[in-house]
Amino acid sequence: MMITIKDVARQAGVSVATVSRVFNDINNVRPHTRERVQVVARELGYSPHGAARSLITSRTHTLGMLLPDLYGEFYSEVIRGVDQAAQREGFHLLVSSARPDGPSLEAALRSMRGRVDGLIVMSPDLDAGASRRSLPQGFPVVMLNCPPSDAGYDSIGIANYEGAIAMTRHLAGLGHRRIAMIRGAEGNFDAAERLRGYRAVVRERGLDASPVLELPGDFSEASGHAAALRLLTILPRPTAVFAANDGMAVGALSAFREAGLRIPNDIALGGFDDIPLARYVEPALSSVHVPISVLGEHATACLFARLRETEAAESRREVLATTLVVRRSCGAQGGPG
Amino acid sequence: MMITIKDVARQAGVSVATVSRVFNDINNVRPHTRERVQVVARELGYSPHGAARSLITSRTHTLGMLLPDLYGEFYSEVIRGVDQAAQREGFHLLVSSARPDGPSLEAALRSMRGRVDGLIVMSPDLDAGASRRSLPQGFPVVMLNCPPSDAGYDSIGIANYEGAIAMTRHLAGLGHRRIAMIRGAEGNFDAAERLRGYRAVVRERGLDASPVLELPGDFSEASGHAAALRLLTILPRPTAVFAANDGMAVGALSAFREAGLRIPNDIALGGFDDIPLARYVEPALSSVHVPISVLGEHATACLFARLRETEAAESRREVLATTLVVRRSCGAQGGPG
DNA sequence: GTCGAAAATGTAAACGTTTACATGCCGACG
DNA sequence: CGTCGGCATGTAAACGTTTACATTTTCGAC
Repeated sequence: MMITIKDVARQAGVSVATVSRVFNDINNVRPHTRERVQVVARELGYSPHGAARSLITSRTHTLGMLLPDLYGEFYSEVIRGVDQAAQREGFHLLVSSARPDGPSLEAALRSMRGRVDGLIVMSPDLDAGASRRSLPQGFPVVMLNCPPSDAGYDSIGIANYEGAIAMTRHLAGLGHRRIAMIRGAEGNFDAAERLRGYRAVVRERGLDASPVLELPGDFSEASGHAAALRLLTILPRPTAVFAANDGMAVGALSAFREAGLRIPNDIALGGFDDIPLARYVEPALSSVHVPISVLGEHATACLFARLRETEAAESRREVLATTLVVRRSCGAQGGPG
Repeated sequence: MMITIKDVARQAGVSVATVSRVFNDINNVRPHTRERVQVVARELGYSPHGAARSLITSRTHTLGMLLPDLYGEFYSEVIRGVDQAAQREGFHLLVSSARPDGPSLEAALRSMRGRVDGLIVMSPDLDAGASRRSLPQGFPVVMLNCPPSDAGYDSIGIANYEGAIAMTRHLAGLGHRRIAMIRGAEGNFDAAERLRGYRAVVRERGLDASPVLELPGDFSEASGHAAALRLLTILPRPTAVFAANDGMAVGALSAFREAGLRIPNDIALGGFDDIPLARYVEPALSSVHVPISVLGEHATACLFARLRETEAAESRREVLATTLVVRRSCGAQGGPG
């Protein structure tokens, strides 16, 4: 039922090798022959079988992406960046969202063997052992926003710690002495780093420090909303809040608004990631800008570099700088929100 | 360098067939043997080669997605819906964003042959001929938001026409007699349908009708911004604007704000798609809700249904209903924005 | 017209699986 | 004790390509 190279060869009265040569247009093939093959191929609607091709060449022209989730702007931006870079090299993207709970992750990893030339893994909670066991030795992998403890693989991340420091210092600089933090997901590397940055500034500037000021969250909008409600019961009430990502900041924002608080007058707010949405909420959200799609692009570039290497080199780690973006929600500029 | 089934077989002292049987755990293999194979496989870090496997079985467990773009919330939501449904069946997603300009599209299509079991194509400007020629006869394809003229393939879309009618009628019902429309991309099917709905209501209600009220756009935020500026020069100035998608509506919103206009008091605004962002802009954007991720899920379900069929059935078309979502930007409720 | 090099084309092995079929083994039954 | 059946395992052919190597063709120079 499916047209193969043999059908084309027979119909065109040539050998399969010649057809193959036409399609990979390397080598010498007489214009006359080439044209006849092309005509027949078009007539028959032939296109080469990817799996067969990559079986023999052991190149798939495909990059695998392993994500914990597909929800939210962060991931879609990363994907866009990766795709953009991959496209330039004529590569496809095989996307797999595997919740990081054991078996499904391993399964996803295995099922990608032989389907991709390299892998971009984004699993902040992934422990190194699990992934390394599932992957053939020396398989090109780039870890994205993963704990750097996953040594042996290239990794790329963002300056979480520095970004959190910048935001917290900024809030402190506006006179806030009692700054709450809505934490990211438990066991998440980025979350831990951002918390570390917050704490560093609290110590450095001698701000109010207390476990109750560090509210649990899981990066979801809903958890931001819940944390905000809980935060309002703290006495004395914090005058500023730093949410570990924009999603939670947006959730907190709506909670505060529902509670009748004005932002930034009654309470100042800062987020992290600078997702596109941040510019549009009311008041516009101050955040720590992360070049998300650039992150994806660099990861891809790193992977391609690795692919081109013949022998295993040292593993590399790249950290992308973050920048503080001050908007109205933190009260640094302009009047009432 | 790469561990194959033969290595495992040799090491375990069995034949490749037995190893294969263990991994596909069909058939009978003695527990003792099975265990030995599994131990050896784990030790060696073996995982089956996807390409080889799908070459012989002619099943890839992968769905292809062909998108014109990866930018914006619409596409990422669709992908999420598709992935969710695919995941349930243990399928992967091969994503390819091909600008719909001829060769790259064909190339993307061809390069997916033998890599995917079915295809979800989202290329609103795609003319049927081009795609059909590039695909093997009878290949399972679902067209997503494509012109229904692409007959022969299953297709799924949304009620663009009806949604546009609902929005335009709503604006007219609020007393607006002079409603401008920011059109979607030239040659785009959804754009054409939405325009058709707008025009139908203009005629039906005897509203101001004029070519200058139909401003060009291309679905991008920037084009919405530009259209809004141009719109402000029209005399008499329209009292309401219907943008063919939310992205352009958001662009128009910021243009109006920069021009010092209050929304909805000075000018009412409605969008289309109801992207997540719509709820968060200020004032919140009235829109026509499209169940975007559901669209992706249904497309996937349709594709799976097709995959399970042994013989070619009639092509199906499904149209998802849209619903009007009234928020503050159109001035129907609440006071000044 | 012959020769030889270079160019064009053909032949067949390989890639790593799955699977139909063959084989070997063991116990039960006559 | 021979035979049969069923189960566990092995053998080898296929899947659709690419590519090293062998073979044929072309063509210019003599």
